[in-house]
Amino acid sequence: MSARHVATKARSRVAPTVKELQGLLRGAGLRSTAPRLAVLEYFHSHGGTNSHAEIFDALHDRGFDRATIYRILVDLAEAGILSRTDLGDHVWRFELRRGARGAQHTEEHPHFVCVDCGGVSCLPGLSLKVEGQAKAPRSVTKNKVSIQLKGLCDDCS
Amino acid sequence: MSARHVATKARSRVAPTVKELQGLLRGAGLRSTAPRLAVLEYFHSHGGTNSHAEIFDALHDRGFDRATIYRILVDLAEAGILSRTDLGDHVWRFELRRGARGAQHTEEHPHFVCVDCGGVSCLPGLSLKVEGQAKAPRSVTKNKVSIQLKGLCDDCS
DNA sequence: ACGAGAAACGCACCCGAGTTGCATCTCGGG
DNA sequence: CCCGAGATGCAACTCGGGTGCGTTTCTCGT
Ligand SMILES: [Mn+2]
Ligand SMILES: [Mn+2]
Ligand SMILES: [Zn+2]
Ligand SMILES: [Zn+2]
Repeated sequence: MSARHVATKARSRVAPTVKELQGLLRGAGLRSTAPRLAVLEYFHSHGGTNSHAEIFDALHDRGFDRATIYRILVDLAEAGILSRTDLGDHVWRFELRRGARGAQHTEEHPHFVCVDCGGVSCLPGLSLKVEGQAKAPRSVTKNKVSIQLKGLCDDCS
Repeated sequence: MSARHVATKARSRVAPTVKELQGLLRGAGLRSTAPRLAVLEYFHSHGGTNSHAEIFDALHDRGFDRATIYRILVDLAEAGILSRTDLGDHVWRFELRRGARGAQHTEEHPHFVCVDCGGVSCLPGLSLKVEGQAKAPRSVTKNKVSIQLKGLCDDCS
């Protein structure tokens, strides 16, 4: 979108190096460990909005524990590296927040959940304008709320 | 809102009679049973957006089973008597949909969930206007979506 | 009024996601 | 290289949702 296209060294920018990921962790006051690097690596190479179960599945061959992955996701979210949202499907979903390639959208943005297939789509750039009367909580009128939409996706029309 | 104010027999309209509730059930093809009448009675006298746990607690002295209450809520939702929404708090919430006093809002409307205290407020009359570009699912641009907002309520400011 | 049969109930039990306590291990600063 | 804060692994628990099944009960047709 923005025209600023920095011609990087071409290849090394595609995925962050282990060193870079370690720096990301240490910068957040977190130790660099194997499962943490694996989780970060996954988010950077796959991107998107992932649940704890998805991450755990993708990494289960490495032998990491459920609880470990869980705590890592929470820690990374608390450190601001991941966002942690609960769309209406009873599942926490995590997403890369800032920095590093692989983060499709770095800003907060509304999400859309298909009530049929459960698919999640991100709606950056979509803004919703409040029209109704007052009576709503102040945080609503001040646009300090997160927005979730539910309906049928195009496929499940 | 609409000016049409039918002067009813004054007193009998405050809460629906058992006979009326039975009619509501039978009209939906459902048998009239004690737990069902109790659930309906609860919604009509309390109104609002209630979870399965809340209903079960409120009625537990009557000795009804968890599963019974659960299935009743689902059945009433499928019959269109209740709405069943999953706000982002891992809980199904039910609300009177149409008919009968006690139903504060009969239309679909956005809900607001406080991320701190978990309180839910209904935002009838609040409408949100889509501003962003396309790329969103068709159901979004056609306003065929349910909307949920999350943030801090005035109390938890 | 009554009996048959479908519908609903109660109980037991399973599930998945989230969450925690605790013993053991390991990263990394000194 | 050592030590201790911090992280991991394992087990166990909660909570809400959901289901299978035998028993009870409502409703409808006789
Ligand atoms: Mn997103
Ligand atoms: Mn409402
Ligand atoms: Zn879909
Ligand atoms: Zn609150």
